[in-house]
Amino acid sequence: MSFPTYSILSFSHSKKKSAPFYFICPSLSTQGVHQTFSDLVFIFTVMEADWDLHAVVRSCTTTSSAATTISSTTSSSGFGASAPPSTSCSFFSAYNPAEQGDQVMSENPYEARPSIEELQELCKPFFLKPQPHTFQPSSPLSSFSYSSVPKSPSSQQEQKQPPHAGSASTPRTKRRKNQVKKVCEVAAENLSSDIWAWRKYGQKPIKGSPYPRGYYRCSSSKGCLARKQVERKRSDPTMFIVTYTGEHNHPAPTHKSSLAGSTRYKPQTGGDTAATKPVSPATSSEVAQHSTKSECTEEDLEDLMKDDEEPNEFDTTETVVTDDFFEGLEELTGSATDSFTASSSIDRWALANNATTAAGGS
DNA sequence: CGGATTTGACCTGCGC
DNA sequence: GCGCAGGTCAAATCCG
Repeated sequence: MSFPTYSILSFSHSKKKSAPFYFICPSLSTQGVHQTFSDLVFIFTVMEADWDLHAVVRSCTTTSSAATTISSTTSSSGFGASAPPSTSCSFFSAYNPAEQGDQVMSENPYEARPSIEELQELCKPFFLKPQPHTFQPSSPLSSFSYSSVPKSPSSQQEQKQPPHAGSASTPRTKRRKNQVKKVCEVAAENLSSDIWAWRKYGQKPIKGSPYPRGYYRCSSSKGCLARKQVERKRSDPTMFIVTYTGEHNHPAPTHKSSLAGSTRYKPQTGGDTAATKPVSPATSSEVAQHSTKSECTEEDLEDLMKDDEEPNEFDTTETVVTDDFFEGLEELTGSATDSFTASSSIDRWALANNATTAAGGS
């Protein structure tokens, strides 16, 4: 069957075994075949062997039919490697302030699976200003991202030229309230899965959180307004909350050699960070070099994050998946996750304890 | 030596 | 208006 082009509003995935990715897809509500998005559940499973990400789309109500596999490993969607295990992501804007922070969808879709009504409710803000296929082309996670709420003119202005008291040439980003953010929850081992080169420019302790927040800016291009904030999740220190703000004003680096900088590794010292491993791979190239056991290839990473020149649409196939496949999905997902975890050479706790440094990731 | 990180100071948004 | 918290700057430092 022919699957419509759609935009991902949000998805959620628990790090727990047997928890698939769940996506909400607003544009489906207007698609012919799928009159309502509400009867769709997208189950993404990371294929262990090659980090191939297959998106299996099936109907909740007619589980034995209408199944479509979306293979995106090398497709233009760039979606594959960007959704490793233990990742959840949601996108919101100032219209949804309540969604900020740790409230990134459901922690475990199986345990707290939202009802159809809840899903629809979640999508309301996106329907309010429907731009179902408006992606932010240079967003670091634009494979996932959905610019649900276009920045207000004032917001854009703020981003571009907020006069800074001390320096007219170095505008500060203000208007926190109206700033569009993209929040992702990322496992420690996936923090570096970002093709963009980020440079840390600050770190602040956050009230109520034992973990500091790291501030990063894009180092690929001077004047790039893209920002990234990384902080460890309070409820799960092995997870990190990555917040992207601003837009890249340049194409994504296409080769690792073009990635800016060479973030040095900082040996662990003292405290509970007794690990001596390097923990701060700064660029995806370094990730490729050091995460030797990860099956995620560099190309995957690039495909994953690079979407500037490519349409943000899924390459859809018409592969029909059998029910047996679905029955094995959870097991597959779980094993993939386990495999990843077990094979990872990265000490997750060491990473977690170096939250913002490691989290800068790139 | 160039670039990245650290870290204290400064600035500003926002709630009261 | 005030104070707090968050965000950014920039000098110092580190590292390859």
